[in-house]
Amino acid sequence: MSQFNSELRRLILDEARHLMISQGYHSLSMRKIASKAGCSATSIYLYFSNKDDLLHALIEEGFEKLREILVAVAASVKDPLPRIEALCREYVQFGLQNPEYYEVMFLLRPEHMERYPVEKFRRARKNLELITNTLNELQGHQSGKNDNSYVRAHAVTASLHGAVVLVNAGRLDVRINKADFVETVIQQILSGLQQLSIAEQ
Amino acid sequence: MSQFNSELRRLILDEARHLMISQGYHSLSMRKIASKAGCSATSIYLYFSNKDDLLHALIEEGFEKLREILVAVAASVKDPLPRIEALCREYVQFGLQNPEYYEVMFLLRPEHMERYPVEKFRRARKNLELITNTLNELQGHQSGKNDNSYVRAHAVTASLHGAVVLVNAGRLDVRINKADFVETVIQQILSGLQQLSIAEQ
DNA sequence: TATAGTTACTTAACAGTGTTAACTTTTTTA
DNA sequence: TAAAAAAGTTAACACTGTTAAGTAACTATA
Repeated sequence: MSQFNSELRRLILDEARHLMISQGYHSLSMRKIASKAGCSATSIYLYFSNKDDLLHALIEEGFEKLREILVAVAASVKDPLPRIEALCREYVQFGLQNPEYYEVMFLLRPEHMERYPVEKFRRARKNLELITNTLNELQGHQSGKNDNSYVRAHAVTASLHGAVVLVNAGRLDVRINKADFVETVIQQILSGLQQLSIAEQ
Repeated sequence: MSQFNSELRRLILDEARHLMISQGYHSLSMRKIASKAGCSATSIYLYFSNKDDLLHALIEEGFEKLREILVAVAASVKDPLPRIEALCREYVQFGLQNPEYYEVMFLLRPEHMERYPVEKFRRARKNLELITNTLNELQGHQSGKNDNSYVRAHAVTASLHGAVVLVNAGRLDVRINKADFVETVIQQILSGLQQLSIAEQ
């Protein structure tokens, strides 16, 4: 295989991202990417072992992008509950503003994931830590019982994820305002957490 | 086109469902279905205008199946809050026990949906009414403000949907017990709603 | 009963997909 | 300058959804 850092490799990745964003993940093909990048379809295989490998590179990009946003927000809000609220809002916003990125990042099924090294998932998981840490702050970080804050963080992101997916898939009733819907989901999450933090005190 | 009720049509649908459940939606092809049904691939086009049309038939089946379950549960639990809890639990259970069905029902993207008549979506939406009605009971069904119970019902299903999707896509951290996770999501939803019902009284 | 017409179904083909093997061109090294 | 390595190509395979054209079988009419 060619050297990892190559001009063509970068070009292929750029064109793949561009095509994915503009035309959608489903109409992304090796030959289209190659055509845009000005090389033959098989040349892509010099830099990516297969199509999934190329997609995984885009997935990592997406998680990196999301992480940058969330880290910045987490740093800018001090109090735990408003911080969670801000994190939720930014998460959903990212999902709605980057639907194609989001789809590749989260909707890819296990059959596409088999060749995806488990180690790479860690980066994806790191985003959750921001929420987990804030949840720990919220419930007074008594060690020992903190295990379930990780589960709860997953539950929070699951709700956010569901909201993003339903809206992006166009499955939300047309009569419902998207912003209202997102707001309701976030408030529902927050009121659940608030009750938790009260109970813990 | 052939008459709507045909033996072969039913056979095609049966084999398509069986293949989808056993092999997964992604490896579902017209030729495979035809082979199982004992006809040529093009014969399918005598009964379904295209692959999407065939999938939509399965989608409707799925929503019918889910609806039957939810209606039965809604009828068996009287008090509104426990009823919502039961509905949530059954919804998630359906999603986890029928992952392939669930994927076809909810994860199909708009490009596959363009040819899907809007009228058919009503059946899908009817499932929400069960939750909407219970939410109205919960907040004392004063008319006028009831509009947002529909949005809230959507928010509830969004959370449930997110939980199902994350688990089915294998994106849940392996260290997290699936049952614990589902329980946490449901409790989070319920505590949010409970606070609501208290505030309304 | 023979013929025409309709219905049900098939084969061949098109344009597209991811991917591999074999071949050629370009670049680097000795 | 010749040999070795790297980079990129073309041709092909097996698959995909879908269409057009052709065939077989059943049905109704003369």
